[in-house]
Amino acid sequence: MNVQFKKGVLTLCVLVLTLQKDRYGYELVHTISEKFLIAEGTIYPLLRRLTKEGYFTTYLVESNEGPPRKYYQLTDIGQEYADELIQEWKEFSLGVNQLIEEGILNEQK
Amino acid sequence: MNVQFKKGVLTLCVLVLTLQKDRYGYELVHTISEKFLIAEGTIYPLLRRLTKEGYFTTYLVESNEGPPRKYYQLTDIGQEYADELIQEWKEFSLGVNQLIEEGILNEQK
DNA sequence: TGCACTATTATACATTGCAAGGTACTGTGG
DNA sequence: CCACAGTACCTTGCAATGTATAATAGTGCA
Repeated sequence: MNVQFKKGVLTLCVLVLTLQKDRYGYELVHTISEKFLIAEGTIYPLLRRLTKEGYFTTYLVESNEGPPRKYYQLTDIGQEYADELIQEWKEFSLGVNQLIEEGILNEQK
Repeated sequence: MNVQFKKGVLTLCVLVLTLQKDRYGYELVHTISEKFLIAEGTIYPLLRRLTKEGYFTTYLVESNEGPPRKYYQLTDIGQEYADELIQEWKEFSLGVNQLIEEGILNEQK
């Protein structure tokens, strides 16, 4: 999958998934990778950045399947940011789809 | 509009628009900007890169509204690349939209 | 003990959109 | 005649972010 498509959209995906419930990094990697492949080296720096910017708080929970999991919980401004990104994504993807439809419909043979 | 969303998608947009007919840079900037704002400093280097990679051939046409226009015409491999990117975009945006729908539907209040 | 799986962290790199700056042509109004 | 707006192109350096790669470490099983 085109690497560049993912730029910026990953932030959206992470925020959207944490709307449902608190998540830990490894879980996010695998859930998102069901839709399109992402690397661990992508998620962890992103989570740290979003936490630093105040969109997440974190807490550790012991796991019996490995080292303790760091859970990420959305803050209020994290929720606002999620809503904002969702709205922007919808407008953006609509615009792109319109261009594609117009492009294909009027395509010269 | 979120800058990061555009990464890679601009290439798609430029290719899609040239499926219809040959275009020149200034025209592409304004046509795409109807959907979401882009800068001239983005388009010209992009066109140059795509041309260098063999997706476009170019020719100049005199204009009575200013300097000559450099038109970009898709090559065969340019068309193939366009089809490929369109397909990838569709799968990608579908995946993102599914995550968003699931995220919002199951959102905790 | 060794291995597979889970889980986190850090560093260096490549790609690409943008701001800011520049050149140059045409037509219009003062 | 000259200033200006609009058209049209180009270049440079910067910022953002996904990735590869690697290191670290806990658990449970053969």
